[in-house]
Amino acid sequence: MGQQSERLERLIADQEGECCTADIDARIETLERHVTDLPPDYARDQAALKALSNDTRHTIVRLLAAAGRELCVCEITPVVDVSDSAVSHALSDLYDAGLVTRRKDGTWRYYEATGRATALLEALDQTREGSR
Amino acid sequence: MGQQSERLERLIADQEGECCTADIDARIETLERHVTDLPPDYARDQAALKALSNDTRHTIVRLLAAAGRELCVCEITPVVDVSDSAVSHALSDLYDAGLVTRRKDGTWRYYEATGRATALLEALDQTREGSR
DNA sequence: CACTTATCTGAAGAACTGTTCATTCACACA
DNA sequence: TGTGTGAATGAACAGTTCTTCAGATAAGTG
Repeated sequence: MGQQSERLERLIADQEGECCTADIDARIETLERHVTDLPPDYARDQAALKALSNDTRHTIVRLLAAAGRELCVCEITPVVDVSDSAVSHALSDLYDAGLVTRRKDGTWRYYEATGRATALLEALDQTREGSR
Repeated sequence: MGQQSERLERLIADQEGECCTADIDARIETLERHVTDLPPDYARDQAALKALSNDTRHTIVRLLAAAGRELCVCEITPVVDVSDSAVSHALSDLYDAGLVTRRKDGTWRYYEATGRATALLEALDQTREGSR
């Protein structure tokens, strides 16, 4: 934490009136604990969110979730308005991010949304303006 | 949908054996409906996800969620390892994305995680590898 | 009103992303 | 084993993003 906390000390003094340094230290410690308690697999969370934040990838995941079953690449390509190659790149990114599963069957490849993907979409759906 | 569907027609013929064009059209129509049924406020969803996919912003939101109360900017700055200015930009982005609320009190500014932010974090927490 | 403090804003440049084109891989089947 | 087809990969470039620096606001204080 270090040097940046001068302002914070002033805030706490401001809020709690004349208070002792013990109070200030306790507040700072609590904040620090929040940070050290951060989830372990942090980078992976962000990768999942980033994957879903792109239009092509987001559309693909929405499509897979709506279908509720695995889809062949050739079922996905026609509905997103980019090249085959871009779809392939997108699916690969989604797979790396843990948002889709992948299965081969001959020359066809099937992809399906994971629980993590549907959980994130549900979180969005349930907190869209007007809901909840 | 258009031209990209030749491959799809081959897939369907492949899966359903000798089948009539009616089957093919029905399958294509179902896929198209999934896309037209996509949520309305789509771009806003993606903005929220993108906002949370950055390390600085993600850490800030985790901190706010862990605190469970509004925090002053000066309580946030010390725990993320970037300049004051970057924190300010980050908070502004999060506000635009609907992930935090904002309140003035004199020269202090307070931010708090919204329901949408905590819902997304929960979705991540509940689907982290090992859970669920 | 001048001065300090907390936060915000805009510009700028390095770093990163997303798409396409060209090529390659993998499988099926004659 | 040669050919055709579905899908993946790599390079490249335009577009976007993230951070910092410098300066601007806005509120509190003397």
